[in-house]
Amino acid sequence: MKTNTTTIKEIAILLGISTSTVSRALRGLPDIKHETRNAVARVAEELDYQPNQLAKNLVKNSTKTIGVVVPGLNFYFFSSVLISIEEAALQAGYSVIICQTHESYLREVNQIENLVNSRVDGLIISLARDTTHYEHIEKLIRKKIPVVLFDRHSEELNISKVIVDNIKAAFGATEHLIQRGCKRLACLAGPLNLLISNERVQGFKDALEKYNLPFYPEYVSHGDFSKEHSMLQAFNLMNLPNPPDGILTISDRIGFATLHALKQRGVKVPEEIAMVSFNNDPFCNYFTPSVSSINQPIQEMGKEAVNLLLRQIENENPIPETIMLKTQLVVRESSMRKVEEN
Amino acid sequence: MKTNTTTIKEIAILLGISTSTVSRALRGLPDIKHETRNAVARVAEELDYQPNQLAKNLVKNSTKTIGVVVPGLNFYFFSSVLISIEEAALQAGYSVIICQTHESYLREVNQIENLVNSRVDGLIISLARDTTHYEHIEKLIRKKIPVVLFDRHSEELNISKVIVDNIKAAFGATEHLIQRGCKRLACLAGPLNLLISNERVQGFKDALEKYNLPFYPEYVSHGDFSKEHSMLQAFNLMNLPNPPDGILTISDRIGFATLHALKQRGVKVPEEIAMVSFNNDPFCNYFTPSVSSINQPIQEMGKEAVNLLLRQIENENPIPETIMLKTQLVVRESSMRKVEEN
DNA sequence: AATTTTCCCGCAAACGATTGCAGTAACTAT
DNA sequence: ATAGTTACTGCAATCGTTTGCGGGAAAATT
Repeated sequence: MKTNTTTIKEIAILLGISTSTVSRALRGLPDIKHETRNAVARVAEELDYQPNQLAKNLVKNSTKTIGVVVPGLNFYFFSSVLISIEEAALQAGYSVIICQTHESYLREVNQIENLVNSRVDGLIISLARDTTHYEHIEKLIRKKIPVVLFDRHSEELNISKVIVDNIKAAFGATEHLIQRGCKRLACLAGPLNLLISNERVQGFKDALEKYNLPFYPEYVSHGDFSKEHSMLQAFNLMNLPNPPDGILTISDRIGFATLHALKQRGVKVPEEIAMVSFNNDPFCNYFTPSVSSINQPIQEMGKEAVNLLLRQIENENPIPETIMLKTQLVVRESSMRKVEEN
Repeated sequence: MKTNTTTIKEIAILLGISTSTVSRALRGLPDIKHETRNAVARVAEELDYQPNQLAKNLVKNSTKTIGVVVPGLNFYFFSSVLISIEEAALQAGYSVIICQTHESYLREVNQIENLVNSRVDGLIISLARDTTHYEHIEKLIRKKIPVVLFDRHSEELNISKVIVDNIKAAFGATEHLIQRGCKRLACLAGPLNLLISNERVQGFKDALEKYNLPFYPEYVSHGDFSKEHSMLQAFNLMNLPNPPDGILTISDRIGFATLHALKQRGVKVPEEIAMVSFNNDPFCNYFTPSVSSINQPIQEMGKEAVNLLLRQIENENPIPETIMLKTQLVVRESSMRKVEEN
């Protein structure tokens, strides 16, 4: 199907001038007589001229576009960060291309390659669940393509990233559960190879240690974030001879499924089992009991990621920076046990 | 920042052959000696050659890319349709660029213009809430740029679209409420200028009429889908001298907020007020009571939208087609009143 | 009046690929 | 040996822009 688009050349011919003049006139460059400038503008308007971005990008060798690669869009956390990334990019005159990996390593590699071939000026990436080696990212570094990681990162990569202190956040949440009187604490985590999951588990352990509470390996289990698997994890906990009285879930998706499982079993939350989760999805408010959750500074994450990237795009040899943002525990009903007087 | 990318030319010079030969060799075209083909492949591998998509697209005048424009990503419905659109596009050898309008008309116009300038091969669009005139879409038609609308469409536009029978769906849901014994039915709708919202209200009215139930204008109110506004709508209903005993909400976002409001007031659902909603968000299962909702064939919508678009891209003068898909009421607790024996 | 400056504008190369056509060498057929 | 194929490869135009440089005409300066 042929789409009839008008080019700079047609305008030039129509006016009997050269393409360079038209180009300059349209972009408001100096050295163009007012009359010709107006004439060009008029004809361009008439023919509804729209510049061919492809050609423009080709000669400029820059697309004013940043590629964003995320595991998926249908999660509150990522879709929200995306909004703030887009916002910040737009303000800097960049547009964004959004790609999903669906947690697959292969797709991640493909999507990144596509973006690079399409000559995006830089990439903002949150790694897929299945990504365990990072050659494709290191290639970007070698090619000096600006990259920023957010949330799902890797310690192996010496690269700019914007993250939160997951250990500290999980520590705080666990501490809160302990202070609300929980003695037998469990943690429902994500995939074993996911750094942020492990960091959160680490924070969980640290808190137990600090408060001299025992750590039972069977109280920590790993899943894939899916509802089915998460509920299974929760049921397994309840089936233990001595079930926990407090649970930290490292993502709201796991948290919501867990709460659902607890309700199905008729477990009283927070009286019998208290719960804290991660991400502070707006749905936390909708549940009964409402769900205590750790808030990530989503707005800032997006903004900082864009800032870091732009600095790389503009500088010649930027050094990798890590920006660590603060989280905040939002206490709601799911963890508000009445503490007994001692 | 200069990114050192290798071009076809460098390979050519290195091997002492012409760029055309290199190009042909890399793409596996015939008429190339095995030795040279291998040599080219080897050097390309060595230098990690990646074709410049911009240049390619420029000469092909096709990007093998489709632009998708949606109101926002942070809603279940859109993010899910996106997944199936991407899936279908990928299978046909197309990649997708995702853009959000944030419900703003201006952004919609901008995003579409950008996509067109970037020479996407076609567009799949779901209109923004604030879009009330369609000159920007008609311009696409005039320029013969393939477009498909889904979900949020307009009757003014003679153009391919994939939608559901909203009137029928709302009719069915209302009928269900009536059959569960509801006598005073309310409907919480979206913005007044949103066609799908009005269609659903129409279906609601039709059902009332069929069953000879009175229609009170104060039982229908319009909002903007936000939690705050939706809860306000719900509270207003309950404050009426004679509150409804059944509510149809035309979106889960409104539905969830409504349920939340009802709970806050201590209203028993479904006993005192029954409720049916739209979209069948997975969260419907998480609520207590779980939320009855109308399921839209999300997978199919994405697939059909891509199909329609591809047909336009490939055909010369395709006639606009409207594909209307079937919905399905998923009955859960929020509408399952016990019907009294009569 | 001659020279310099200013103002406009066009030529042509470049960006990195693709492609129709022509051309050369080797090979086959007569 | 000559003509006709066949198998490769290169030239140059093209896609739609941008941009450095140079040049001509008008205006300003001396």
